[in-house]
Amino acid sequence: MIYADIVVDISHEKVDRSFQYKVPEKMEKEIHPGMVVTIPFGNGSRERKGYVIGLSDTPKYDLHKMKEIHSLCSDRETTESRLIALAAWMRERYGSTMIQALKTVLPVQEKVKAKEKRTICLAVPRETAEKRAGEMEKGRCKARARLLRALLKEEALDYTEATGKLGAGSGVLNPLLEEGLIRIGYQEVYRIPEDLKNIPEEKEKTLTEAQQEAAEKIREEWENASPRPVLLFGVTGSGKTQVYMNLIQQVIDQGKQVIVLIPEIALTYQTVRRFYGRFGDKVSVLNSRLSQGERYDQFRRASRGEIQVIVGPRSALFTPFSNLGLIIIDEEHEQTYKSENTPRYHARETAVQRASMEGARVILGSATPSLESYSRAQAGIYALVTLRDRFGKRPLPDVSVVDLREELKQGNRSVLSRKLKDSIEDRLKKGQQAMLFLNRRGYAGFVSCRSCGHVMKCPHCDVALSEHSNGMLLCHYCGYKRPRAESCPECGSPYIGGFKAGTQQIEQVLKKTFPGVRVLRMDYDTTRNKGSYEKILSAFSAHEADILVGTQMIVKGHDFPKVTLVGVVAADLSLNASDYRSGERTFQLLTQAVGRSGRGVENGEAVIQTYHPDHYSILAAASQDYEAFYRQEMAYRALMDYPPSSFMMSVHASGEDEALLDEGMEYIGKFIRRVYPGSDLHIIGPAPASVGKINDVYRRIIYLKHKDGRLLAAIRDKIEKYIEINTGFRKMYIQFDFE
DNA sequence: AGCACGCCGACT
DNA sequence: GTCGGCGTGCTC
Repeated sequence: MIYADIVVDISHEKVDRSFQYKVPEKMEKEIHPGMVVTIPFGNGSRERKGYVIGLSDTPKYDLHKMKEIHSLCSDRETTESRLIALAAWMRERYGSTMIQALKTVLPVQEKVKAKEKRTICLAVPRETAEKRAGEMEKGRCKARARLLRALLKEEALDYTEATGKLGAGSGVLNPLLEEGLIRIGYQEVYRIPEDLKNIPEEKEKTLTEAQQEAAEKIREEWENASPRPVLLFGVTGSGKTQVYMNLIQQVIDQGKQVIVLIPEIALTYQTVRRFYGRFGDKVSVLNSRLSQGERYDQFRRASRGEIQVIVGPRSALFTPFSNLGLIIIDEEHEQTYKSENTPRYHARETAVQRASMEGARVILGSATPSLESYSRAQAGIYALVTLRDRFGKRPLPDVSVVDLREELKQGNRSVLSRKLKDSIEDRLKKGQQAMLFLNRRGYAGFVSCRSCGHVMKCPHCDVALSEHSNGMLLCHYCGYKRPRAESCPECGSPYIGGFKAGTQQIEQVLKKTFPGVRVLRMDYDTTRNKGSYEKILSAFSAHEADILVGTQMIVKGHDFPKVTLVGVVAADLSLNASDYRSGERTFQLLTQAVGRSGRGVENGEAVIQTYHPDHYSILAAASQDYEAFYRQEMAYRALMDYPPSSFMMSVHASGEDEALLDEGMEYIGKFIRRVYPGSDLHIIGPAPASVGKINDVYRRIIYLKHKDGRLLAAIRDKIEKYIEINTGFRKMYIQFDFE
């Protein structure tokens, strides 16, 4: 007789532990840790799902009370028990229930439904259909006849298209089906684009001397008994990917597998193509458009050993490879590596953990490393490998910083400074391309009164409403809508309007300033449709436009050799965001943006417009000096006890009763002081969260800062117990997050 | 989470 | 007397 330790699929602290069940004899051979099972649970022995986290042959509970497993849900795939250990670590580190951690780590296969497309086709010879259509046209069955005619022309019609365009509802289809004139076919649709199959094989490129040297240094680190994670610090355009490819090849040659994490936004066709081209069917690429089932399919292929390399976003970290050799995190500084769902894990940190548990290596790559990683490299916890030169020793672009306050003083109220305008004009004359980068989406930002400064806000969410081109003011959180104000509700002044800094508005200014200029715009609105992202980039690449205007997404990936000018319209937009990372983010964005310029034969130029020309983030980005930025930013973090200088944990609380919420947070604040009176613990708040109210749910936040992360985790555990005991906290939702 | 047990108020 | 409120406690 064997017994299984099972975590029940209920996300609640009270049942957040394992329960032991008897394993029926017929399941003994099949059962495996990581499997999903159904079990009777609770007083009524209701059927529930659960995860097997371990097996043993000794009962630790009264055998008479122990129940039996009902059934096994997953197939006999062996999902690694090591991943369960990783989930246990995540639960501890990020504070979640075991079941939530398990669910992020072990994707359950849902009923894998191959994506199907319904089609309508003729079920009878053409002549018969022709004849019946003619008869129907004479009668009252116009719609049926129309459908038949369409079928005679097209052979097979898409179901949704037919019901939509031809108005062929069930009233039309059913009689035809009954008569046996048509039939409905099912066609499987594959998500992987056809053209991926015919990608020409990319031959192994020889590395440049610098790349070779970097790869060699990484190999040296790997020679050590316990290799450290490697931070590969390579300036934009230094060819980090080539180094990755080289090392991936080495690892798979040793019969091990590789996980490559890439920010979702950089998972473009070009990236995918590069990996397919190099590693062929050994590689699988995940993206977030893949459904649960499709992702599961890829994971299953991985655990079967059908693929050796997986490329994907954050969640690809949990690919169940049996002999993991290497995890690469490209653009490791990206915010997208931090999960927004519980457990709020950071992929970088979790990757290092998984690697150490499974004896794999880690490479973190970036042109603008996160302060966390760089400080670790400085401390010798990570090995630092640097790629200093751009590929082919291309010089970095000339950068000028334009003071927008000065522009205003000179009477220039346009979004284009004179310098930027002149530079664009020059590129147009020379037949070169330019990119204008704006850290904002939509037509315009907030609406404010020029006389009294009143900002139009959402009555439910406490955020500024944004003006859309149809004249409506919209809340991006709850969707609240109202018509634009004709006059200020506060002071009655008619001078109320949008802060014009949207991509659309810049596009219009460009067209007005440079008649005949060809502008492409890329932002959230223009890339919503599938494939439009690639379409815009390839159009620009083919020089079908002179200027590309866009948000963050234009600064990632893609080489445009003809781009010799990059303009940052308003660097302040990211600089003034209200969190301690805004300086770092601004530096990263500007560095990436500037690095887009001059990647071809011609030397590049960049123009940064700002109201804060003296800010170190902007100056350091302008001179492409990471070290200078790092020193200043670290000094600031140390002064303010922000990470990575200290650890920071936030306590988020939300609830509908504002007074109760405030009272509860007040109590939590006092409770923290009571359990840890030391003055080395900084408590900030309670205060309203950056968005104080969403959908009439109020949000409050307390920040805790301390040099020791374990102390914060201990405080978290104590708070969890405290709120569990005190019934007054039942009407609010409390979450913890490590910054 | 869900369900049973249990101890107090307005109903046939 | 009883039906039903939800406070408390347990789940292999």
